Formats: sequence, structure tokens, C-alpha cells
Amino acid sequence: MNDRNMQVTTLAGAPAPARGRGRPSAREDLPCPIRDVLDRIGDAWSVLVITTLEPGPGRFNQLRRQVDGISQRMLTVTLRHLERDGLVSRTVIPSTPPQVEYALTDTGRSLCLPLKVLADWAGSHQSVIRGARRQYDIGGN
Amino acid sequence: MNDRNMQVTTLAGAPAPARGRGRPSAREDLPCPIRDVLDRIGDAWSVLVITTLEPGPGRFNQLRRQVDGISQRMLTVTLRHLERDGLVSRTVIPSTPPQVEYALTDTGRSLCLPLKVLADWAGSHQSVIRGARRQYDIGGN
DNA sequence: CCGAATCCCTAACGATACTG
DNA sequence: CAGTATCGTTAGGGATTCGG
Repeated sequence: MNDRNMQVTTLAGAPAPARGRGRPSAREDLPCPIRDVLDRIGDAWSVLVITTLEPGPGRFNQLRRQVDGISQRMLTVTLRHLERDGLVSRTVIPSTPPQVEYALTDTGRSLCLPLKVLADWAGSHQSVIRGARRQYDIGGN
Repeated sequence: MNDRNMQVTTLAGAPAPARGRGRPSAREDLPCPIRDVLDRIGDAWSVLVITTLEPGPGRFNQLRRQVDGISQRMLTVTLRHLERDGLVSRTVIPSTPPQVEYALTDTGRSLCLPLKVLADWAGSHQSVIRGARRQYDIGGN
């Protein structure tokens, strides 16, 4: 029940001084909006889940298959985070076997545009970036 | 000399099976552009460094002071990554004491727009998100 | 089918000390 | 000033196992 909040507390409530790992801010209660978002979409899986959910709602194992490569644990964790931030809704359909549907909320859908802008940038610059990397790696040796 | 590439190799060249940590893709050579970008801006400091560099070039310790909270090590690592991806240029001015100027490249500057879109979204939705979180946290207990 | 709990390894990070 | 090298800590994440 309240177990759900344990990871969450550690992640945002910051009861621990967190010496080993310190993100820029986001742990202080000072409202740094960009950090909030980056902490969410920065964790790699979130974006994939969101884009997977964009066409329409999906169930757990369905998502598990679609996202490809995600562990069941990370899918759970990611969905919890997204749910907590109000980006994804979780609907339990009591039946046998039980079904759970995940869907983007309005907020979640509104995030898709900024994400798309970023994806477009990524697409139109990937060759430049790959090239720069190769160049850099050559020079290093 | 070639030490620079060690971390880099581990990060993108993927010689190791990487069991402990597995990002979605980005380690396979399959071009997944969005992953490349997210791996870069997802690491928290990169975005701060980029936005700090946006107004104009800056030197190492100058950036160190401006970014606030970043360790000297992470600034180095972050700058190396950005340099490798061709987002930031590094210019050594031989003098005593030596000066090194970091500046956004054209590619780096072009990333600022997508970043701004994201930041704007973050700004206009932060209250909703914070609210959703509070709500979620209450329900959990 | 949908998850939560545990185990354990790895890499990311901060702190610190040292070099050109 | 502008870094590099080493060390210790810890959070992230895969694998696995158990519960409703």
C-alpha cells in the first residue's frame, strides 16, 4: 500500500543527504521546473513508454512487449513515476484475469509535442553528431 | 592521451556486456537518434552547461562557478561529452596562466530551441505536476 | 495477468589529492 | 588556471522469485 511511496520518497522527498549521488537540484524544494522534467524524461525508459502510449492505451504485458528490452521491474517503476506525475493514468478493470489499462493523460499528451520537437532535432542532427563522435574518437588515439 | 576515450568507449562503444546497467538501446550501433540525445541531455548537467554557455563562451572555472553545485570532475566529464558530440568547442589559448574557452557550436546552439520548448512546457505544467505528485503521495499513505 | 520484494552487480558521482 | 587519477559511496537496473 504505502510501499509505493518508499522509492518515491527517496527520489523526490529526499530524506537522505545523498552523498554518493547528487543531481543538480530537484531535491531541494525550490521549484526548478526544467529539472523536474529532465529527471523524468532523462531516465530513458519514460520517453519510450510515453511514445508507446501515444497511439492509445495499453495493458501491462502489452507494453512490456512493445517497449522491447525493458525489464518488468523498470516498466513498473517507470509507470509509477509517470502516474505520480500525472502523465499517465492507471485503470484497473476487475475481471478474471485482471486487466490494467495505462493511458496518457491530457498532461501526458501535451508533453508529446515538446518530445517530438526534440526527436526531430535528434533526427536531423544525428549524422552530424555521429560524425563528430567519430572524429573525436579518432583524434583521441 | 587516449585516456579520454576510455569512459567514452564504455559509454557508446560498448565493449562490455553491461549487465548491471542497460539503457534501452544507444549501445547497439543501430541509429536510434532520440536515445542519443536523451543520453546526452538526460545526464542532468549537460543541459545546465549548455544553457549557461548560451549567452556566450566561458572558461572552465568561470563555468564552474556559474553552474553552481557541479563538481569539478563532472564539469570536465560533461564538457568532454558535449565536445565529443560536437555541441561544444574547446579552444586553448596558450598564455600564462593558460586559458581554455568553451563555446557552443552551431549544432549546440541549434539544440537550444528544442530545449527551450521543453523548458517552456516544464514551466507551464510544473504546478500541475507538483499537484499530481502531492495527490499521489497522499493517496499512497 | 499484474505486480511487489529481494539480490547483487555496475557505473555514476562527489571528494580529495596531484600535475602541467 | 585547467585539468587528471584514485577512492568510496550509492543509486540504478537486470534477474529472479513470490503474491494476489
